[in-house]
Amino acid sequence: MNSEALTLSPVACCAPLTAATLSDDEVDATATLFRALGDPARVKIVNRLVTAGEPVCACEFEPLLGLAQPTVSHHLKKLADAGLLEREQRGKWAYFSIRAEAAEQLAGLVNVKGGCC
Amino acid sequence: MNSEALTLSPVACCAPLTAATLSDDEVDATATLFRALGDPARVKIVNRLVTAGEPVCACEFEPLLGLAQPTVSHHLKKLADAGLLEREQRGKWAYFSIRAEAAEQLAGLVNVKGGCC
DNA sequence: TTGACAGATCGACAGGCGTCGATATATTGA
DNA sequence: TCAATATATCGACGCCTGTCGATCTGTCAA
Repeated sequence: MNSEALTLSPVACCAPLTAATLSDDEVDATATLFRALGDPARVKIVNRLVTAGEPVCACEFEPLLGLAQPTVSHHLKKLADAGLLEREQRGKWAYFSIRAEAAEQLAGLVNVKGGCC
Repeated sequence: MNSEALTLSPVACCAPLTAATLSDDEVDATATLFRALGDPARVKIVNRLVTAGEPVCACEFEPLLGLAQPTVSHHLKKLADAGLLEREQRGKWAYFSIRAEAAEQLAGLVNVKGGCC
């Protein structure tokens, strides 16, 4: 089940930091997911997508981040590969949005206290 | 306030991904915090500390992680610098624990849905 | 004071990653 | 079909980081 989940995305198979036992695969997936969010440009992208609440055109991030187009594409791919983003083609434009499932799992991931939900 | 908070720790001044506006300092602090958790060894350390619920001797991580002593020390420092860990000296041993404040802020950080707490 | 041990720091090395210009691919409109 | 535009991919460069052996620092016991 784990090896199969790994072929999907890190966010789909990472386990909460509070888990009694963590397999090596779960540890790696969790670290990969955090690393995907460990860059200022990608934090800005996620923040923009979350506050937008709807798909955002990729062309919007180039001026927002102040980065060249290939770099923006690189960051979007990193987030998409981690399973955090959904890509949607509209004509010649690419629209990105936060995957609902990813947002939920991310919240559960760091719920260290356990007294929340 | 932000510049002052930055001298403390990333976890003390990072803002939720849902924030309407993020300053550059907040973005950097948030990314730094995620990057601190973006390594398998450090995920294991945090998981061990969370499940332990009490300070854990540094000497315990060397066999747990299968890494050399300087490398373990390096990872512990990374987490401590991010404001996630507390260090306590007991004789010649160093004990580490999760900072309670850090655990709370971490949970709020990724609460993308907003319908939880 | 001295020896032993835990842990931090230093220096070096290799690999990963962010960045960009150049180029390739795909879609639209004329 | 062809030109224009949006995005992805490629190749290269420099920096950051994980890793370790060697060494330094601090603490305890004898």
